[in-house]
Amino acid sequence: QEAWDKAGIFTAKRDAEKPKYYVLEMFPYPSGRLHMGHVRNYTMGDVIARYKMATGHSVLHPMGFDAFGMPAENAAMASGGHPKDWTYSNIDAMVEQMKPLGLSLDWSRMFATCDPEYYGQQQSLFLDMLEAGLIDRKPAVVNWDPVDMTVLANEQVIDGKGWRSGAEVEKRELTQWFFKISDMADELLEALEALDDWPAKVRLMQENWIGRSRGIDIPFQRKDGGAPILCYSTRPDTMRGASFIAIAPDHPVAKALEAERPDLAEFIDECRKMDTTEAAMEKAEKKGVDTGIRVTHPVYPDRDLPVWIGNFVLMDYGTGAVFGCPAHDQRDLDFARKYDLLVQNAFYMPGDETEVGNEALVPAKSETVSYIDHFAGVGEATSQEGIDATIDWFEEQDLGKGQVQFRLRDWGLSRQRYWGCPIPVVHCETCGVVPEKKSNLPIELPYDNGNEPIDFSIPGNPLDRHPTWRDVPCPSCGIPAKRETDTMDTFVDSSWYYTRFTAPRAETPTDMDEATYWMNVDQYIGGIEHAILHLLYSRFFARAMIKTGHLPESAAEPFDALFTQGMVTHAIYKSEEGGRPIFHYPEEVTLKDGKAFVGEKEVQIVPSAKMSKSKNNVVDPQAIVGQYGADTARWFVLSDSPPERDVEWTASGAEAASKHLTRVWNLCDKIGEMDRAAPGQGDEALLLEMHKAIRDVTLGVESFGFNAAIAKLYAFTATLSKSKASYAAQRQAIMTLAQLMAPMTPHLSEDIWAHQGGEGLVSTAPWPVADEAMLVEDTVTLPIQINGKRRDEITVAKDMAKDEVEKLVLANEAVVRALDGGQPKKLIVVPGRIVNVVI
RNA sequence: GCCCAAGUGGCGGAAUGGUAGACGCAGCGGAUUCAAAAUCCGCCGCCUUUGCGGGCGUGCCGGUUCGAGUCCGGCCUUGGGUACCA
Repeated sequence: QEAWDKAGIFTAKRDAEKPKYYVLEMFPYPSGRLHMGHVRNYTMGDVIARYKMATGHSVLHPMGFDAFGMPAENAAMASGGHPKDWTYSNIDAMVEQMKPLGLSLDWSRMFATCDPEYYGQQQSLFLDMLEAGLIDRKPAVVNWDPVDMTVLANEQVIDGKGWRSGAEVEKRELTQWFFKISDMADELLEALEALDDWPAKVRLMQENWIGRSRGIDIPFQRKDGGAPILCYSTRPDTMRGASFIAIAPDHPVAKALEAERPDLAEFIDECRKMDTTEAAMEKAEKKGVDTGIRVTHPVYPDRDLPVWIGNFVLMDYGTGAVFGCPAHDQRDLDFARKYDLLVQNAFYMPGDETEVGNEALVPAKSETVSYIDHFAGVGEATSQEGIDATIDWFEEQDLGKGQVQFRLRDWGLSRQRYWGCPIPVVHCETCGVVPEKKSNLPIELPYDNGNEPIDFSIPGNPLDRHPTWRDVPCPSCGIPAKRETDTMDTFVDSSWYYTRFTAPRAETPTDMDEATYWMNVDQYIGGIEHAILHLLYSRFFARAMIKTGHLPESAAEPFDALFTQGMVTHAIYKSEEGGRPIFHYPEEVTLKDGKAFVGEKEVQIVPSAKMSKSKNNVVDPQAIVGQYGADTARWFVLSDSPPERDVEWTASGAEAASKHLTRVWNLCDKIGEMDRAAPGQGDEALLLEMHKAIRDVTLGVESFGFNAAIAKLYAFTATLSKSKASYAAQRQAIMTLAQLMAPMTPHLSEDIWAHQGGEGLVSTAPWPVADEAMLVEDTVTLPIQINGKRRDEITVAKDMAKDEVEKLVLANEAVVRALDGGQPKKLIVVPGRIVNVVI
């Protein structure tokens, strides 16, 4: 990974003999702003740091070190130091290596988010958000992992999820801190629409994740006189078919029964032990227990419905209680069949009054159905019309209240772990939960455990068992109190770092002037795996920071443009030792007949997966850099595949890239030696091709289509090498070629530029602009299709009249042969594009 | 399970609804050479045909269209997310 970061991103190693040096790989971006060279990212968080160059242009730089929790923790643990020391020593080393080259940078704008100073500002921000009512504290069931994940990272324990096996994960109900992101659900949803430079798929994923739905809260009266049970439903039009109520295992009604009903208590306990991930919940068998409670059907008062506890009902969503309509919901139907509950249709498809069997009738909401009993005043209507009519009718009858619900839940930020930003509050016996004083920030993590180093192999949170760290006076009344031992989710760190980068040494979380000057991020690049959580949390944080006065209103959407890149993958080589998996580096492995060996021992080949330090399936681009230089490595990697796609790493082809760059250099030499005065031929044709290349490459680079842009550069190089044009035209062509190649091969480009006597540097020269007037051609080649299949082509004047084109087409040999004396049924001429003869 | 993508030659991949396979890799043939390296030129989806040509072809099935890799409906497979991996 380090090699990738250095070699691919900002180290340039022209020659193995020379010392390494760092080059900021910038080029004048076609749209006028400076932009860093692209590189594919395979880790979770290359930091995008912004800094101000002497030019005043805004620059994005994918930094090479991990900013977020785990990797930084790992690195710090491995080096034995505190994250702060680890981070700054790396930066200092980079700066040192730049000095001999006369390069300097304002590195103060870069830092790792795990340093105490950053955490101090994050704590300050937390307190402001707490005061602004953006934070909540409420009970929640969490996965309590007795083994600190930092230990697991070093043990390399792997299962499907990567880190949890071997640990006995318990469910515990704890009082947890939450960001009230659900209060902003509507705003976060609506603002998506304006994010034009975000991929449509990411916007759609966020839209579905927020999950706005319009439904209704319906109180069901209990026969025993207890408080009514409120159910939320998005399908009240199916009320006629309601046959039971299902409540969540943590629903107050269920909890109230727990003491007196051991059978219920047992079931509830079982539910608590269930895996609570969404995937597991949905796939798990749907189970329930009858509470014995009965409620009255609000529309048909003579019908009683049983109240069940269901393991599939979530307390977090809606009211934690639903009514089940088996006829029109497959899950409810399976449940009803299992426990022998009533199945009754609420509607039929028009003209087909078949009762539901074992397959629920769930037509699209746009389909017309026929409601039984003219329910809620509708007969034949679409389901959507039925839903709307039912909500209105229920409200009129005072049977329920229309509600908009969101799927989005509040963001639980508490973690019972050591590494992370401590939550700056104190628990006092008299005052309760008290915010820490800002003057006491940062609350730093303890470096040691009294006189001993912190031992992560003991289960539980080291902060909890630390002998002294927790003991503090209450910030309010001063009596001895206890510090909060939960730390913040590392997603908090990554939700606002881009704003902190605008003023990393400010004594407040941000500096308004700087934030106003720098925000927003012009182009954000990251993996698609961040499509929902990280990007949604960041959008929430930007809004929260506006509310607390840390960002200007204009920064509500922090990332103007987003590009989601693919991952570099590689096969994993795995063997076992004493039941524990061992992962081998690709360079340790020899491949023979499709089998992998380490030494004499055969090892398992696990199909390609995202490169990851814990699985050792990382490759070292330094080999290519060492052998061919950084330009070749960059050219090869960029030409290989489009950046949004995952790619299996392979070095084959690097040699060809190197040969091509050599050809370009030789071509430059050859042109330099040309007779300046000799007349040439085909100057105009060469310049036309040059302008086409400018147009195509610019388009490619601007749209992240680097591989297609490079294909055009190959073609233009071939054209130039065959050209017999004059020196002046060829010189212009090779200099333009150098400029167009500069994003991929900055060093070769500068060499060519200098060799041809170009002024200044390629990197400071303005990006070439295609001459549109020149690109307009007089003739056009039209493919001739017969019944949609290409059979021939004709070249005609660009503005030739349609009927003249028709005449030419009908006289065409292939068309005459196909017609065989007959007449075409239809003749379609799309001017300037294509001709299709329908026979 | 649900949400979002992706699927095109031996391989990486090109194609605003308009000539499918650009460009590159690998492979094959040739030039040059005593020979090789290097370099250069040509061929290169499958089937059929001496050739001209013809048929098929973008994961599968169906549809819209003069025309579909591209749009629509239904599947299959792979990947990402699924809220405590970050």
